[in-house]
Amino acid sequence: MPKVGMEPIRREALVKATIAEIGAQGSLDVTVSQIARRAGMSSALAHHYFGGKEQIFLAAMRRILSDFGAEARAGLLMADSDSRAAAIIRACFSPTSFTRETITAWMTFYVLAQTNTEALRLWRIYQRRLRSNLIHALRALSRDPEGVADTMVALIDGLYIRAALSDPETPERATVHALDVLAKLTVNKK
Amino acid sequence: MPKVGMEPIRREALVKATIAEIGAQGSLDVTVSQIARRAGMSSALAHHYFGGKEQIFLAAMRRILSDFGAEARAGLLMADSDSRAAAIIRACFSPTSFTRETITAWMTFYVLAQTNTEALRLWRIYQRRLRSNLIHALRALSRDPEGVADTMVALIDGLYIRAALSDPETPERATVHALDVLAKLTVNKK
DNA sequence: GAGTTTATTGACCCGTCAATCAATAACGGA
DNA sequence: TCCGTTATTGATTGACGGGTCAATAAACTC
Repeated sequence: MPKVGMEPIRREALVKATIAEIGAQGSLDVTVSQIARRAGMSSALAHHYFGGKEQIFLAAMRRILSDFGAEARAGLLMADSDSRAAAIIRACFSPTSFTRETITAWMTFYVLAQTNTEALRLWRIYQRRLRSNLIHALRALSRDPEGVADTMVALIDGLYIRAALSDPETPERATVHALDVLAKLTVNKK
Repeated sequence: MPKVGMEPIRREALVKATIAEIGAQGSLDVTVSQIARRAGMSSALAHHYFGGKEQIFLAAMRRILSDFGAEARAGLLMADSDSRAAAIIRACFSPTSFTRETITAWMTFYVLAQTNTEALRLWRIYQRRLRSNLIHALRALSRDPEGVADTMVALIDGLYIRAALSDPETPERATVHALDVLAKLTVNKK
């Protein structure tokens, strides 16, 4: 079996399996064995390529963050200067970023970031970038871009939590409305 | 040593110790032994009174929720009809509810609620009550009380997360500003 | 004071899981 | 074809933590 050049394939499979398993199980109590099994390999191999459980998690987190970054950049490309903020927000709730799996993974990462300094670092970088992008996009629209941006990022986090815990039947109402508010926030203060 | 009537004292001590330990350690990876040690007893005794780890957690969660409920009710007592919404929000961020420990505990409970149905039930009850209180308080102030209330509860959750993860040096700015926004949301639509 | 109930603990069992290791097997070059 | 590298796993280890239990002792009852 052993073909050469497996490393990137295995790493990719493990990262995907991690996110999927977290989503399927709904907690960060996923074992390396579960992840490895879902990725079609033994747990020993997972350790071989990543070194340890935390590093598998961090790789998955980086993946989620970079996926989101790509999504946001793509959205910004086709947005005129007045709709840049809306484009960023739309990226946060796009079908690719706003998945059950991704949301659950975010939750676990919030928790991980409370103890793991590397996870915390990543989260802060992401937050800073999101914030500064929003501020930039809001300069022309708002008198207080910083303040509005701060509120927006907080509201986005809150909507993610709601999505994770509200039952799937009625997830839309609050989110949709809040997005409405977000949109109005961009113009609100002229 | 064994005096009679220890049960309520022990339970109380364990609930307090649970919240404190979660706060101190910053995750839900607290062992029953740690909690028990902090509460000044053996882990066997903790099991004796609560039956299991999850039930200790749930008891702590109920405590946090009921403390908040008391705080909110107290605030509502001395509020005229126009400041009821503001009073509720103030309760969410009052020094007694908005503690490092409490915030961390909230985070762990969010996660617990993804797997434990009882925890989820409690969270939903709390959310429903908070929401309906806000709607009631907003009827006179807003044209769309439901929508505004939904946004508020989401924003509150988001601010809790930020507080848990932002470094303690600069926690205020975003929170303070968002509270400002919350206040304005109450009047915004007249 | 005998017997029951409550309080309390140290020691122990058992399951789980991250991490390691030795062993096997294919591939690539020399 | 031999050797080093890469791939891969089953078995094992070692730690940890939840939960149980038997044993001790004080307090309460009659």
